[in-house]
Amino acid sequence: MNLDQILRTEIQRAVSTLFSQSLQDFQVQPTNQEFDGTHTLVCFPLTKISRKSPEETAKLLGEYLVQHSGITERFNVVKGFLNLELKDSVWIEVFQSIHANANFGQLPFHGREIMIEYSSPNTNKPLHLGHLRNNFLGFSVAEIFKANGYKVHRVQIINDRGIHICKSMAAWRLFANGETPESSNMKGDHLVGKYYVVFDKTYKSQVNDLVGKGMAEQEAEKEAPIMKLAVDMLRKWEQKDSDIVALWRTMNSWVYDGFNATYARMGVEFDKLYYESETYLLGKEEVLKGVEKGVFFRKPDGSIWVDLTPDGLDQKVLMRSDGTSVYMTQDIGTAILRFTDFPNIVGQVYTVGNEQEYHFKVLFLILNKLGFEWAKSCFHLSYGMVDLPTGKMKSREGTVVDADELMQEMVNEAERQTRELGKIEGWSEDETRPLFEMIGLGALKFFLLKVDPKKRMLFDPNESIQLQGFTGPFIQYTHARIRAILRKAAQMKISVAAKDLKNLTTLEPAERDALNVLSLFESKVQEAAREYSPAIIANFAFELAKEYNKFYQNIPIFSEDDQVKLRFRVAFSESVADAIKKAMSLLGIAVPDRM
RNA sequence: GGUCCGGUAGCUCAAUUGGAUAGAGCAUCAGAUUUCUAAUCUGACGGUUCGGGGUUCGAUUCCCUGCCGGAUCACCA
Repeated sequence: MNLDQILRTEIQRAVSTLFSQSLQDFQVQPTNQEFDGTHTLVCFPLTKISRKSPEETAKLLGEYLVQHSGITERFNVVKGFLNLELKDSVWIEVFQSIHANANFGQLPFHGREIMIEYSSPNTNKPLHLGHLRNNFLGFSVAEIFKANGYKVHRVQIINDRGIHICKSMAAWRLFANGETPESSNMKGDHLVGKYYVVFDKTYKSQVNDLVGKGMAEQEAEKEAPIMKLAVDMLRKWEQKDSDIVALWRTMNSWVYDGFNATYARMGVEFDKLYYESETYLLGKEEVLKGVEKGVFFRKPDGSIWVDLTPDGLDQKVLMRSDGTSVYMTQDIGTAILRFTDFPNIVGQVYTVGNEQEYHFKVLFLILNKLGFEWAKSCFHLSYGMVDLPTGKMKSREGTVVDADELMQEMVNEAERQTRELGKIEGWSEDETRPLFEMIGLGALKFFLLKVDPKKRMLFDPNESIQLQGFTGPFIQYTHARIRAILRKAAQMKISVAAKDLKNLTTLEPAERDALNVLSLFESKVQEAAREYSPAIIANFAFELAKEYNKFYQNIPIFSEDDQVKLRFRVAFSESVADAIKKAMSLLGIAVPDRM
């Protein structure tokens, strides 16, 4: 049953009876903690219809609802706010429908498909903190769309070619003496990343030398031998030089091995991979077609441009005068390729940092101009940078928070704190390892997802390993405690069927409060998809855990004499545990049965 | 300089898209464990919502203006 819907219908009926006018848009909001009730009707906008003061309007509606609606127990009016207390019987009915619904929180499949892109790293260095936010966000949004009844295609485009990987290749050739991941016992992505840093250091010192010898800085940057080597490698790669291509393949394969290990630990997956080396030439045809259609224009030097000044933007180059393509050209081609690969998708979500907002604005505009209907449903899931207390991360200088290291630290911290609490005595290694992973990764994911994606956020290592308060482990702990109750109930042979709940007539305030939060789950799942925001789910999960903990603290379960109440509380705990588990899985976070 | 984000408690973040006396967590202080897991719960302290105007029953939210921080405006990706 949909409580909101029923309540809205009742309110509309009350308004049309009392004021003989129909009411379309009106606001029902949660009641503030300090007042009695759970639902509040804001009556100020209704005064036009009622032709009475807000207070009087609220009072009349309240009286009507109590007498006629059958769902309202009491009401109170504060200024123009009508606070409604619903009957316990209504809450019990709400709970019954939740408890009976194994798919609570999962909306039915409606046939629409959507593509969600995330991660999309360069292959010259390991993943870092920014990638963690990106991956967790993208993966979570994909889960949220699934829960909203979509079929989701998770993809990434791997930026496997270009000057960046050639830099690592150049430095490796010069300095590595044939070092491999096996020979150095180093993860492949870290090994390649190491030579990217070596490149940068070498490059800088070579530029300095040249400048010291009197060369202009700009010229020195072009003339530095190691840079010339990298550029030469890129040129040869484009000519399919077999030696360079072989090196490129080898080094990329090291990186993929490393990435796969990182993704596995992160718990993210992809349904299809795109490689830039296979797509970077796409889009040229579309651009040429666009010229014919008159959407784009050619400048005298042969370069092709789009004029976006009518849209308040600038002119943008789409093909260089030498006929080669740019980033935008590739993205046009790739977008079209994806809609060809997956003809049923209704849109694409690009999980990419907010520094590319302009790029995507332009991309979507261009696709629109080219006449692609689906361009309207493309969305840039833009997220803010993750800052460190010490300042910015610089990957070229190697001053990044490495994803692998950070995950390991989180797991270590989880282990340290768990051992300190002494709750795992007698556990085997096979049991403790997964638990530490769950807690460590849960803390990290929750920390990165609880903040509104579009906001820039601060990553304070000391605070992030907190396991108390508004954290993943707090919620995991709540789940584990509930599972303990359910284990005990099973031992006592208490299993709850729907008919056991029929005789329940009243609820404790703490039960009502927690149930009220629980009942919001599905609307939060919808809201999270509408806003592309896992933060909404994170906040919901926290609220639910908090309300349950209050209930847990105040209301005994097994010492309750009334068997009807006892059974309800067990069933209720079961539903809360289930919702917590589902909500957390929407964030990509696993919850333990004991901790 | 143009454009786009952001500025809320000491710190990190919320605020149902215009609603009530702006809420949580952390930190600080004071309490709760013969009881289903204290990674918990209860309470206290903490605010000129960056400043100034405007719109209205009502503004953290919308408009104007100024200040601060960031991103972006490449024939880079």
